[in-house]
Amino acid sequence: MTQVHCTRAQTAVLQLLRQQREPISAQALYTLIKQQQRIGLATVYRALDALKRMGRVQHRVTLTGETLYNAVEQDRHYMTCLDCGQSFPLNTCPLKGLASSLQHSSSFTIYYHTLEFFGLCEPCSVQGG
Amino acid sequence: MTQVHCTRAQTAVLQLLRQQREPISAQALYTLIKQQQRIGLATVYRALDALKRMGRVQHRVTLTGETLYNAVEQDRHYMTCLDCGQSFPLNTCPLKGLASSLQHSSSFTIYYHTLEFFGLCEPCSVQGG
DNA sequence: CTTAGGAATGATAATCATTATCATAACGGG
DNA sequence: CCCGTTATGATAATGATTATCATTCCTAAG
Repeated sequence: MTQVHCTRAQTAVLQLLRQQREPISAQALYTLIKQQQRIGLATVYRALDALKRMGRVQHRVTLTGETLYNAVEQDRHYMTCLDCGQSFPLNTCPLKGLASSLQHSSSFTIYYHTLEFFGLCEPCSVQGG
Repeated sequence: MTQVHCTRAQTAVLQLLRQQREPISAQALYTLIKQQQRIGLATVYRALDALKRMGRVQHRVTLTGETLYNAVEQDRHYMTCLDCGQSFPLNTCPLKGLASSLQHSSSFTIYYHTLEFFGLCEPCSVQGG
């Protein structure tokens, strides 16, 4: 039940994720991996889910409802405009350091977190969103 | 185009959201409102989207893919177990105060944010997730 | 080396929350 | 009161994700 080693699919997924500069969707990942090896879309989803549970991959859901994944090493967060839908990356995580103190205050083991700001980007704000 | 006053549906949605202690899904909201007035599911979604764009309502997406909404007055955040899927509310927002400083450092107008920690709750952690 | 049991995989059908569509109803100004 | 616009309800369509199931791959025992 509990998995010790990564499966072939998980290895491929994790390796590709680490090469990405930005979070990527399961479908896009599927397209990329297919260029290298035979793989099914369901397997990509399964691998992502497993890696997520291991704490190696983190996820966030966009306004359009697709889930994006990235390796935990790249802890990325965004500001997303509710009008145009664009996401702008933060250059640093405002929670740096805070998560560890939270860790101590509860029995919960934290693997990763998602943080996203929503509002209006300047152009949309000017137009009058 | 830009909306000044709330529509009937938006008013009903916002009022009900303010009565909830926890974030609620669009469908559940729909069920609640239907008890009071004739309304369509699509209208609920439209109202939620509009309120979100106005910064009056905030949202988060659960692990199962449904979107939960709450009034911005109740700024709620959670720790979610990747194994059993349960969410545990934080009693305070670790970002309190930080968001405003971020506000100043960019031209982005922040309405709200989502913050969620993922990992393992104690029971799942013990079993060996 | 061969084989049996369990896990992983691929293809595809099914699910389900959300959106798009479209005809109708409500609204606001002239 | 009438016209153009916006909101609404009902329902069909969409699309990402999940379930299903037969097959393939591994691993470890014999």
